Amino acid sequence: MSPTIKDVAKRAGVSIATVSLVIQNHARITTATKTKVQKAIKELNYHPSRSAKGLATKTTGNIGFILTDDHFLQTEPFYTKIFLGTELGTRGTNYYVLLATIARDFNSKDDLPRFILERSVDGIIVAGKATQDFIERIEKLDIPIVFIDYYPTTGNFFTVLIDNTNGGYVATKHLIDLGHKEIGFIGGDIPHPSIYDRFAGYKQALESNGIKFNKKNCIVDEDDPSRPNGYNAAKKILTQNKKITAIFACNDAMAIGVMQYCTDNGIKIPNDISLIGFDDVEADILLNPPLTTIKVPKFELGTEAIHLIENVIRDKSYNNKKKILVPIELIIRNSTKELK
Amino acid sequence: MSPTIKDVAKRAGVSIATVSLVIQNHARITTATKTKVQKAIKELNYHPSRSAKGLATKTTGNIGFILTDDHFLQTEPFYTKIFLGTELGTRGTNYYVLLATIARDFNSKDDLPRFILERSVDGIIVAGKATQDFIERIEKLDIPIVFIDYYPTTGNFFTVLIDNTNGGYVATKHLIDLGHKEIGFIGGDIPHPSIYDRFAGYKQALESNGIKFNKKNCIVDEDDPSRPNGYNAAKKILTQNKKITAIFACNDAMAIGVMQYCTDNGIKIPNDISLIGFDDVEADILLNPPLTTIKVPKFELGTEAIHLIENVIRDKSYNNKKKILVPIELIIRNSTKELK
DNA sequence: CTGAAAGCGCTAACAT
DNA sequence: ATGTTAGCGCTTTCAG
Repeated sequence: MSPTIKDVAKRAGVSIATVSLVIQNHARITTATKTKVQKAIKELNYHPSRSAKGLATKTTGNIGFILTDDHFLQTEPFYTKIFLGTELGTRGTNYYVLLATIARDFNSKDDLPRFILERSVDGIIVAGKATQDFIERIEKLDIPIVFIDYYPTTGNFFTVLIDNTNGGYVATKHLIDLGHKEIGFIGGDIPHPSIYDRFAGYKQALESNGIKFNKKNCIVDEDDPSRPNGYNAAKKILTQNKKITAIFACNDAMAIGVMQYCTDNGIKIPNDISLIGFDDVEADILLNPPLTTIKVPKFELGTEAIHLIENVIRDKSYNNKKKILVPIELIIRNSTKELK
Repeated sequence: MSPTIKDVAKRAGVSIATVSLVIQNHARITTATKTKVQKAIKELNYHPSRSAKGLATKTTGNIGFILTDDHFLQTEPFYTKIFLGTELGTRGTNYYVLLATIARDFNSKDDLPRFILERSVDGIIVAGKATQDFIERIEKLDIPIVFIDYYPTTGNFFTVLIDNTNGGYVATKHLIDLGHKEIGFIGGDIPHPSIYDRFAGYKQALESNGIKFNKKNCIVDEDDPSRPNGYNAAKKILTQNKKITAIFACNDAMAIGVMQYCTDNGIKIPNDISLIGFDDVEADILLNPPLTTIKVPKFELGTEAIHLIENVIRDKSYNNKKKILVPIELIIRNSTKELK
């Protein structure tokens, strides 16, 4: 058995209350007794039990991380990287993060993740899109919540977001700077705020550079920003407007699909078509050619979410920075090229 | 405040002990009182508190998953996939898994992960290589331990392992079946049991097919099975024996390095050299050409580890299957080709 | 500044 | 078959 607070109290010749106080670094403790107790702690190699502390303080030291099933399993490890980022974020804190998945179509018949029901988390991070039903259920739970890369359309939540609008702008601007004018946009799940904002950035860049927005250059009816949908979208867009010389795909998965379509059809990237993606997924660098893209710092999204939720847990009325915008970065590789 | 066991006891008109018993589905409870209590539970939407249960039973419902820093951060998401596999494995159980990383060179000055010190896990899974120092420290902890993809050289531990020897055999046999005779092997961190076994499989396949093992066809002095080391090894091996027509790289990371070396030097895969890797990493399919490899079911390694540790936690004297061998599978893509 | 003691919500003997 | 009760290891008033 590992030593308990009693053991160190006995050894230090004080009461357990005192021990508890020095552990919490409480003010009114003489340096003398403090050192005495700390000595005993060290000698016994004592570490307080989390369960006991938890029961006494109604606090668990855990943060729940919730992901929908499809995001958990998707090929590009986007959200799982964000999850790993939270691990990074907890270093130096006293938190651990518990991972749970919910159904993509979570509804009123579904149970909430067990860690919520059993009160084994002090806060919840929701990464990516979740159903309205789910959000409403956790909302009334009186537990801190932080969203990552998604925000419910109604309400004022704590969120950490990618700077998508700017990203869309920068991506498109890069293409424009290369001399392109007929620039296609390929999007999937366009109602998703992240995709929507990237599209908005695309339009802004066009507009502020004197290029007229052309609906025929946009494929936005794919339901999901996935590789196969990128493939389909490429087919559509390149058939419907032969003059396109560059494509901005709303994410790398779709960009990879575009690339596959191009190789299948003898279209050379970047000679015939310049292609830029979004996300900066691992695979990009292995592609042929390596994909120019907008890098989103996935780890950072996770660490920021942890910092934010820590603040909210510490101070229930925290109201400082409800929205955190994580900056993006243009990564130029070989899939984009000056228009000759 | 969420309801406690007292609330449901009161509502059901029984004692809290009774409530506790029906929750645990204890035998000697009349169906009558059982339904009565269950009704109250439902009406109150009661869920037992994990902390309280934990304190009373010295049990936490958590399993610790430990990874070295370098494995956590490496480009190929191999071990992190195994971690995700554990999440899959916990579905339907009452466990959550806590992720923690330790230093690659963990030594006596380092602290154990906090979840061990604070006793907030019921068992520990160690994925990948860890220092002897670390292993010795956790060994004397009297807590169930399961290793994944690594086993300490001394001692009889619970482990879930890839069938590496067979994998090495199958990979090499594939090359032999294609008509190759001068088959190179490229390895890194050869003392690692997994790599060592793959190498052993390579030798076995050669031997049982009447091909003499040739030390000159093997590069096994790289310290790490990484992309850059694969690149270097390719350079060495292809310089030192010009007759090589096929290469078995001990993992996909090294195979990718080999591929990069080949493209840099005008060597065509699979026309000049057939190449097979090991692991079946996401990127393989995007490579040019797509990489033939040995698939290791990473999720399954995780789920198996959870099942195993569950058994050990449930029955401290569990002794049934100490080693679980997860089968591999040959995935033929386009980087290997019949020798003309 | 420190100690005594109640209590957090549950489990598990032990009684009944 | 069910109830009583003593903990589990810690925090936190409240006294001293």
